[in-house]
Amino acid sequence: MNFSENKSIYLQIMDFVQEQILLNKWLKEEKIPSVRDLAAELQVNPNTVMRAYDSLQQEGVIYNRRGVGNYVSQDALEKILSSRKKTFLHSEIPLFFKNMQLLGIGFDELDRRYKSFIKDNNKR
Amino acid sequence: MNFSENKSIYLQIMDFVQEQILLNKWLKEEKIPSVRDLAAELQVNPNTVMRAYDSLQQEGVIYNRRGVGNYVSQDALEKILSSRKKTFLHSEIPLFFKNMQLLGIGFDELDRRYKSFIKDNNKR
Amino acid sequence: MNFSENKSIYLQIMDFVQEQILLNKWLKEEKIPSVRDLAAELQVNPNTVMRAYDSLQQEGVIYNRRGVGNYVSQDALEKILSSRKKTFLHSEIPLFFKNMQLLGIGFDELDRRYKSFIKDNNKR
Amino acid sequence: MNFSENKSIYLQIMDFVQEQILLNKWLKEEKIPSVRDLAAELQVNPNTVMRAYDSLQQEGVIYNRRGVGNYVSQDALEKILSSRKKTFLHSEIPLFFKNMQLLGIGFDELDRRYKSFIKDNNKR
DNA sequence: GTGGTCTAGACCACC
DNA sequence: GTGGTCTAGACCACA
Repeated sequence: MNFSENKSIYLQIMDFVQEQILLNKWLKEEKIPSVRDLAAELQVNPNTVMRAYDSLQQEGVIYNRRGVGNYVSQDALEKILSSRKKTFLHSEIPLFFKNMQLLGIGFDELDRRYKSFIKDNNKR
Repeated sequence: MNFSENKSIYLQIMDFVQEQILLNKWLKEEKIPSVRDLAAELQVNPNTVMRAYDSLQQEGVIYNRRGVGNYVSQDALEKILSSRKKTFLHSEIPLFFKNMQLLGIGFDELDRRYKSFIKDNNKR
Repeated sequence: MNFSENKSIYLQIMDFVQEQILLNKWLKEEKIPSVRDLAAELQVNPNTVMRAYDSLQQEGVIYNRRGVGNYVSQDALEKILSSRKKTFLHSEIPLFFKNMQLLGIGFDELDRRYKSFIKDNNKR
Repeated sequence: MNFSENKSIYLQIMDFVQEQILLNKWLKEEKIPSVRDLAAELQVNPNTVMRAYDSLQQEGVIYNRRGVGNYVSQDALEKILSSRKKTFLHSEIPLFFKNMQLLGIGFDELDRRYKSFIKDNNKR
């Protein structure tokens, strides 16, 4: 995994975990990699993974069985989706539209780009 | 002005200045507020405004007449437009589409929201 | 049995065993459940029950007949009572009173709550 | 400050901060010691203080002015009181009464001890 | 084996 | 000066 430089690593690890869940790679009630394992895999200090897991626990996305490991919560998917949807609809979309206006990009162009985005996706 | 918590203040001030120019509120070769004035207006440490102005100077958006003040560059508008358009088209749009997919938001919904966004804008 | 999250499980199992004895559910010289049985009942790793039994043996509350099982000690009740009373009177009560003060809870309110606690208990 | 061994240091630091606020030693909207300063004073690693401040921020007891320092929230006192009161009334008191019963301690004895506790307090 | 805590020390962005 | 992040490495309690 390659980390972006603008965002702190532990936040990117949180995103990574959430994406595994969103993409159904890690299912609910399933054990997720141990702190040490994920740290080794991502070539990162265990503390950093720990911090990501910590925050995810507070959000209720994962939970801990003591001495055993971390598990995906029953309602992890809903929690992630609802919180992401909220910020997307109420913050990102309005900002996005505002930028379109500022930059003089019309909705027709967006339409064009969306179609080609979909086409590219299907090719893969 | 309300500052977002995620983004550093000086970057938000840069955005603010650029927007004034994009919206033709500050015209080329016009004097912009002094560091102190803007700091007072935004209730921010003057150093922070200073840093924003510094970065804008490096981008060639504004220039400084020593002992006189800061001015909007001749080609400020083009510079801002071209750089913003670049990141918008090549980074923000693809990420935006990816998020739409992850969150299960269709293009029709985007269409709806865009129309209502435009309507709201015209009311003001 | 529901385990609290703050306290380690083996300590809670120790409390559980001691309570059975205090409540005269498990009598002196009586055989107590095997490690495996209790582990199954509490849905816990046998090692964890083992550890609790170990500590209880060191406290002299239970003793082990090799190959046979664990038994409540002759003087288990007295031991538990005296040790618990000691920490209760000298640690818990002062802390409790200090918290009452900090939180602005008067002794009259405690009185009220005690009476309703007793009433609830008798109903059962 | 002497740290207890049973509880993790950062939790004890959180308690310490909350107590300063409860006792009106640190007032709302007032700056609290910097991470480094408190770490030096308590003879603890800055990271440990940081962790305590982090959690307090999430609880809304303190907030951060970027590059300036941490401040006591407007409603810090209410937040601390309400959360502590809640656990005290709903968890600690019932447990306390249960222990009284188990140990055969009557309410009259509690009364006696409370009176002497109050007297001791006034002497100081 | 698991997570949790702590230290020491470094570097960074920001105000 | 402030907080924030990260590493390396250690030790511990728990299952």
